Amino acid sequence: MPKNKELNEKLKDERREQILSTALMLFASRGLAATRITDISKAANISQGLLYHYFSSKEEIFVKLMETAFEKLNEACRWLEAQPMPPDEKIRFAIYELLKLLEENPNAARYHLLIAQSAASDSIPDEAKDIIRREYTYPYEVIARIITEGQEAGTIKKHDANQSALVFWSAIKGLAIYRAVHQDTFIATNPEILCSIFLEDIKKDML
Amino acid sequence: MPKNKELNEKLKDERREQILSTALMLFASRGLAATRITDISKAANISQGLLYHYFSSKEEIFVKLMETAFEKLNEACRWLEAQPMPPDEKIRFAIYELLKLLEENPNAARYHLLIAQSAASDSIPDEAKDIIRREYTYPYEVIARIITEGQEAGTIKKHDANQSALVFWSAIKGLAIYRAVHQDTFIATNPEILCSIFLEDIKKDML
DNA sequence: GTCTATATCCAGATAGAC
DNA sequence: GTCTATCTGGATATAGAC
Repeated sequence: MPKNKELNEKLKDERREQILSTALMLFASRGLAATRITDISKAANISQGLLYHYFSSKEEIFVKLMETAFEKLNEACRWLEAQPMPPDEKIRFAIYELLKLLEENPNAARYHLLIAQSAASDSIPDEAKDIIRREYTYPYEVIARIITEGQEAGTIKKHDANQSALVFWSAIKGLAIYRAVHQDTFIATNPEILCSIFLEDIKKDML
Repeated sequence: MPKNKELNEKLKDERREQILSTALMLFASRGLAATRITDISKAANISQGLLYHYFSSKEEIFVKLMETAFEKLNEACRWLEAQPMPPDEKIRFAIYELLKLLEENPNAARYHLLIAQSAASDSIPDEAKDIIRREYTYPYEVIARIITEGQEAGTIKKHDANQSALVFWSAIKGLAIYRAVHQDTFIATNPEILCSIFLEDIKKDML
């Protein structure tokens, strides 16, 4: 019966998602190498053997998570760039949304941490390295382009656009890491602090 | 002969330093768990067995490096706070010096990366966790104090001081990580981009 | 002090029963 | 699909020769 098969497929997908989410938490807090396959299976309440019915190795889980991390991030960047907003509003909007996401969604911070860890690490699967090579620079490029536009319009401060984009993502990633680490004692950050790096302050009293 | 003994001690110390520096490079690029003891001994051109004459475990090496990382960072913060400068100059000075250090000294970036990795990781030795608990917040406190002083003097922007300190170190750490990862293609960052987060721009034309 | 060889342990992955 | 038991490999740490 195809009905039953479909249901089974869906259950399998759900189980996969559950494993992935568990693994994300563990990879973010311990790293790939220090996370044992038994840690994942225990945290997901399944036996070690069963895990291999869903994924063929620890590395496969890791690579899948990396793919998802970049899909989400780069899709958001693509979306941002396509919005019909003036460039300075795009920057402000991006900062507000990114900070809100970090505060509200622990997994979002974990994805950033995963990317940061992996980008900094030689000891990840080759496939993950390829993904980083392909996908890593896109967010930097998008922000640099928006900044350049804004500079032409006179609404964004005239620092070098590539350097500004680097500072943009360094600050966001730095905050994401802080947030992932200090889940409990995390202080929400006023987005305007970050905005003031990039935006000309037309209204001084907004601060 | 005490002369010979002294010389031997010095040679031993040098060898220890060499091992530590090698391990720092490897830990920064692969993480603690993924760095094998043989990787360290190979990179330091000694046998695996010999390494155990200098350190009793991989963890001991790691903890020693963590201690050094915080000693350097916190000593610099203590020094900065004690300088007879107005607070806004302290912030500008700190940003210039930190960025210069990151550009010129790969090990400095690696120490930051080590701290960031470790703070984010559950899978480090308990002793290292203790060090982090004791030492981690000090740099944030110093910067927050300086910012508060500057706000009273009217030379530093009036965002929440703790949040500003968090952004300060997030940006620095984010850049340090980027620098440690992209040794080759690293773009030097104009310190004024970061200064503009904190300092009231009295002279608009300085930018 | 330095090396090579070895003991021990533990994690990843597989096999086979239910 | 799910579990338990087992195989295998590799990494840490030690022992012992030089």
